[in-house]
Amino acid sequence: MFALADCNSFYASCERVFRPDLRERPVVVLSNNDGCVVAASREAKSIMGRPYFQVEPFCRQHRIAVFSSNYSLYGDLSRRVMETLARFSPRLEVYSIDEAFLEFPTLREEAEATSLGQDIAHTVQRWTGIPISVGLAATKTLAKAANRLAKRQALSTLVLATPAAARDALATLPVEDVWGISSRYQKRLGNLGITTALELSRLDPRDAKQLFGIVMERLVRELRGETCLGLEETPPPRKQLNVSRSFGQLLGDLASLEAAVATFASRVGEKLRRQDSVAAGLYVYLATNSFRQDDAQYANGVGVTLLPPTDHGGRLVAAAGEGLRRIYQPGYRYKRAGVMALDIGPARETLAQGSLLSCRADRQREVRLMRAVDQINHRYGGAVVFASQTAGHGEAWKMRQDRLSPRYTTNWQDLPLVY
DNA sequence: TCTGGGGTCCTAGGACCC
DNA sequence: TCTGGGGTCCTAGGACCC
Repeated sequence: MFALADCNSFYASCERVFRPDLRERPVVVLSNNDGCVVAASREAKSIMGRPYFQVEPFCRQHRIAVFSSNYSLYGDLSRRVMETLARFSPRLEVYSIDEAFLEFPTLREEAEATSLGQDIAHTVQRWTGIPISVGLAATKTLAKAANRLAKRQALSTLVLATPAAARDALATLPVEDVWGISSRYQKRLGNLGITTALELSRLDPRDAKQLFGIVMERLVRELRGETCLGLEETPPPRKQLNVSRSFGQLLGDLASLEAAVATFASRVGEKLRRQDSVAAGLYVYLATNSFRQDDAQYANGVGVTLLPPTDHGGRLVAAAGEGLRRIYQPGYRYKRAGVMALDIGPARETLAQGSLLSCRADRQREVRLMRAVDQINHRYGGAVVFASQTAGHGEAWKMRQDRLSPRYTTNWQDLPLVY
């Protein structure tokens, strides 16, 4: 069997861990820039995805506790949840910040699975303060479905141990709630008269392939209990890395944009180095605010080649700045920019090849420099930055985070006090 | 005034190779 | 009357996930 362990309203639950006074109050968490509602506790689910400024009166009226996104906190609590889950099976796939698959190769019995699921949920709640739901079934797709149904019924655990149990459960699951089915497929399936997960599972896999492609074929087979998707314990290195932000205010001057883009490029470098990769190209882009229909609109992007490929912050910052100056047009008010690393490859091989193009000793110095910078920043929290990150109005681009909670578990100043 | 950010996979078609 | 067969790489677009 596979289990899917999924945290309930994860970000909202994180905000409650050190705030017992919020246990009985609805909680929502906003996206970057305090833009949209991206997480909501059970009672507040109805405003998920809405722009905050539209639902602010509603939040006040219902005494909803509202938070900016606190990724330091969520990342650390996620790590604790995953470490706890890992004690239940060595076969663990961390699928996202708030969910993980576990494999139990010998588990088949319904009763045994149920008590295991309950044990997992109870232990995670007890050790981390985060409530979770566990779905158990023969395939990952069925485990996802079981989890979905557990959440719907406010259960900690739901097991689909037999084909009959799966059949009955899938009959109650709308097809768009199946993992891999979103609105486009929902519509096309609807035209075929398929509206429930059970009906989808009864589609002939060959027809599924013919009509929708191989992904849908696998999905149908998985719903029938045939394992097509295995556990991916060690995620492969990323092929693309992207850092982009909406700004806290509109920016018109090139220098302020340079500060933002330099910061994004530097962050791209950190991500590359963390996975031992180098990039052979960058894509730099920027855009005005498309929601403001009366403003003049402009959006553009440009690729920049990195030769030799690199993970060096300074070279990435310089290349990104070069790209930005190529696409920047004065006279617009910009809302958003980003830097993407492309053509990513392993650093080791590239280092060997690069010796033809650049002096090996230079590369060694670059590596040592960035290692030192990373260590200092890890310990002292962003103490060393590139000078261009402070250009123009420096941090003018920074996002709005008016309702940020303390970084309870990752910052000494924010440690909770117990009386 | 105020509307997020970061990924993956698959397919089809074109260019090119022997 | 009647076109060879088999392959790779790249890109753009479409779909999905959290």
